[in-house]
Amino acid sequence: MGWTDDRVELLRQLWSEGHSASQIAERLGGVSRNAVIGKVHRLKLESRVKSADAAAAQPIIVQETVSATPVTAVAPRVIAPKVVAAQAISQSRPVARTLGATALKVELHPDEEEHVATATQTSAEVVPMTRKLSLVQLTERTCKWPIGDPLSPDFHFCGDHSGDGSPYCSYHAKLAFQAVERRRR
DNA sequence: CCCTGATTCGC
DNA sequence: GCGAATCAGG
Repeated sequence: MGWTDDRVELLRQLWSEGHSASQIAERLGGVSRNAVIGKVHRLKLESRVKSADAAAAQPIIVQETVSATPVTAVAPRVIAPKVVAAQAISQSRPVARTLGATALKVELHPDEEEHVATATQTSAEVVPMTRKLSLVQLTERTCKWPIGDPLSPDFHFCGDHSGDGSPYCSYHAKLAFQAVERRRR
């Protein structure tokens, strides 16, 4: 596919709207993100890097997340609240990892699973971390488990890594599976 | 690792 | 002009 006038126009629009090169490439079809970037340069469109990265970066809603999360109340011994807050504010990834160390146990080694499961079940609804991704940010390998009321402003998706193939992360894949099983009976 | 844009350079 | 490969960064 070549760069017809209308395709170029669409490119201009999407780029100015802050879409990433890969997103635009998908939208247009028949071109790679490199092609898009290359074209953008040839067209001398603005290096909208600032806003792009800013958009790519997770909005800092962390406060709400931390305070609202039952982690502190449910498992006080695991992580000191202050530590959690500090890390949460600094970066999003590390937080996931840190909390993940706790949350991931739910889906870890089969032999330990039972052991952990007991403790987890007792402490109710401590779900793995989510990356709070918006619809636009989902990819082939992000968990698409919806969280919250779709009509609510804070609605988002899990966004955790989904094992190659399934649309959900291992944790939510289990939930989905259970749900289906339950419904069948 | 996955993703982002930036650059280079053969076609 | 085009875009894959590669680079640099988060």
